[in-house]
Amino acid sequence: MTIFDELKARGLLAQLTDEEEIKELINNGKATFYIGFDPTADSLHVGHFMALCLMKRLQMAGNKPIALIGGGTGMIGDPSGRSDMRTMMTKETIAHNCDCFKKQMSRFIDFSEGKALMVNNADWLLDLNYIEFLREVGAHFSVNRMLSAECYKQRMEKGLSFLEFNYMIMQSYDFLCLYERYGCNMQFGGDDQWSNMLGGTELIRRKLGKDAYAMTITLLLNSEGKKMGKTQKGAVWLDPAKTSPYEFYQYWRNVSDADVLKCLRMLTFLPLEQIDEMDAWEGSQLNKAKEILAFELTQLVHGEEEAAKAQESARALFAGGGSTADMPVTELTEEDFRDGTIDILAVLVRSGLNASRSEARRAVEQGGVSVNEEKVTDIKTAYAPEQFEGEGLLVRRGKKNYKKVVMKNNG
RNA sequence: GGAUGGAUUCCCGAGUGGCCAAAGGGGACAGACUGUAAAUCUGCUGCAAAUUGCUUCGGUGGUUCGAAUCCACCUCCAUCCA
Repeated sequence: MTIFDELKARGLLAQLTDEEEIKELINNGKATFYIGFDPTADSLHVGHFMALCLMKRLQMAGNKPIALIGGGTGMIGDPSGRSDMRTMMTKETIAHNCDCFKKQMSRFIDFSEGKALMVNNADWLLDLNYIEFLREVGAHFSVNRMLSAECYKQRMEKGLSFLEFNYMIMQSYDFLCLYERYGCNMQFGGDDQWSNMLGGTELIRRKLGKDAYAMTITLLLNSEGKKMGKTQKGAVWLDPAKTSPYEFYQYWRNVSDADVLKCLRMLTFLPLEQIDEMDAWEGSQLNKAKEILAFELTQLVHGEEEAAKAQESARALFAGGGSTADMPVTELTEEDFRDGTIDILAVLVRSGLNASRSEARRAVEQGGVSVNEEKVTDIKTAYAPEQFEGEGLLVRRGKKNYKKVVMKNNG
């Protein structure tokens, strides 16, 4: 099976400028392609993960990836798919975020011996001369055309600043620069980037008379049509300090039935035949598939050891048995014990299971809290320091939120 | 620059002097049912030393016994005119 066919079978491909050409290029390892990443946070998240996987797949097929960090475009902000203007970031923040991205990407992509590149578009965007740029690049863009792009249409209703309007031009210019500097002949991106990417291929054709190609990846949506990788608390991050391996594992463990197979196909590196077998699974058997999905992804992002730990903890909590050794832990100190004890509400807040005492109170009153699998019914329940010694107490809020609470070891 | 309309809790959106911590919906959270899924039903949704107190309706000041609500100024957004 060729790489192109595999990508297609996994449902990763959305739109392509020229299917035959692209097929030819990537199947024969002749593509030098780039994917852009906007440094809007100090960690990559699940939304970027698919792009990283794609880079990896294509790299394994002999193509050369370029990871483009949007240090320059990040100062503008992509208006695509956004209903409001993004808050502007300082240069320092952007630089910091770029650094963090680099570190995380190195885990997935092999940057050794020039097998892949990482560049920052700040290198060529920041020193641009306005007039010169307008003459060289601006002249090739038609405002009428740009406005007809879907992403701008929506923003015409809500208002669109000139700054953001320029994003497409910047991104197109990126492509041009990469083409000239590194022979980059292809751009990949999320499906929401389509119009921006077309801008680039067109600019290259007009400026250089050369062909370049663009291809978008299907956006990973859940069965309700929302982007995956978002929780109420925000994105699911790849940085273990922001989203622990356990939480990461749980996120995938909890996807709905309708989405499991799609996620397995699009995100994991499991052979398609194996996934097709799972397709026949039904009912509670799908739970197995979810476990596989969660394990595979956690392994990819955090390594095998962390994945095993997360799985072990999850099994211990939900299926009984197993070890609780690697569960998320909160350590208490003596200061937490006013009057020599700590009440259940304080424990809940301290462990981060509830945001406030009011919230904790509600949880207890509604019968949603248990300690060591025994339901707590009285909000005045209090605990002495000794009870947290050794293994500590297993505190649970709701069905899926667990924290082990122990005494901090002095010395 | 001018005219008009607007800003309410996580989101949408009612409220136009006390009965307002603020209707209704969505979301989130908890309970029941389950398979750590979905659907459904119920509860709940500012904070706290909790039958009470405190802070909140874009910002700052003012009127009033009392302001989300009235007045002044300011900020931001939308639409129309230049």
